[in-house]
Amino acid sequence: MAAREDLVCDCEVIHGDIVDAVKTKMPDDENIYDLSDFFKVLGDSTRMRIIWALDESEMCVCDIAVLLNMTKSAISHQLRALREANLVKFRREGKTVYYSLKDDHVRDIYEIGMEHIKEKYSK
Amino acid sequence: MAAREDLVCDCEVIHGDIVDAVKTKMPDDENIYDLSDFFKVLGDSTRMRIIWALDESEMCVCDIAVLLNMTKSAISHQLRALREANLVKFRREGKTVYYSLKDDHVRDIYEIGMEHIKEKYSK
DNA sequence: TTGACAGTTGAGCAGTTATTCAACTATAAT
DNA sequence: ATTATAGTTGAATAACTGCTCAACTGTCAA
Repeated sequence: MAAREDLVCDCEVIHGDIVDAVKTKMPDDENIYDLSDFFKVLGDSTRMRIIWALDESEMCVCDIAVLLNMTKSAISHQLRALREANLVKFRREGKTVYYSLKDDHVRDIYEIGMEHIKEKYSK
Repeated sequence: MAAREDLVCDCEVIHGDIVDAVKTKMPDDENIYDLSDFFKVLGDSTRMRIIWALDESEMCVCDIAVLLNMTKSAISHQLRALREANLVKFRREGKTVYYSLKDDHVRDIYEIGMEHIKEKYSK
């Protein structure tokens, strides 16, 4: 529990009952961090383009680099982020490494995202 | 069409047929940017905590500041981002401004996000 | 073994972003 | 009018992040 002096907040609570009620229902910080980290991975246009590409077809690093006109290194760095977020899987075949989407969650999520964006414009 | 010299990519295409096929199906850059910008808004733990809070109850800026132990200013800045992304709405009542979630897309999205994260840990 | 190519990695740089700070507006009460 | 409180805003700073560059690993072929 934070002591009065540790408080950063620069104002008094207005609706104490609501704040208390919400406080008991808030998820752990760890869950919040994990969730926002997950969305952070989707919040970059390069990674989003890679995801769209892999949704169409399994591809190797060079092919993705050519498709997006970027260096292998840049793509590899972003694929690493996607790997660590559990969004893509890969298999090696000789010198070539093929990447593909891990599951359908991504598809589901960007479909909802698209819906949201379209609605935004229609208003 | 980019001239050969403008190419940034540092490698030769390996599977030309796949690259060509995927290229025709890729969405416009604008769509990609909008979508990744949308997820970028969710990709911050402070904004995510605000969203969780507002999912429980409509709240004013001061209450959110107290709940998260942050300044009104910091909260207000983040609420602006959420407003611009069309994720929250607000109403004024005297001196107080009450914020709430705009629609169910957010709820849907973080439910899928949560599902993804849980699955990640169970493996 | 040597060379070539696919891919990865770490350090560094440049651009971005979250928070702070101070000044501001808006509404209400005295 | 004056004062107080809720909230907003812009500039500045500190931390973060995406790309580049150069060096590296892994696999294959001669």
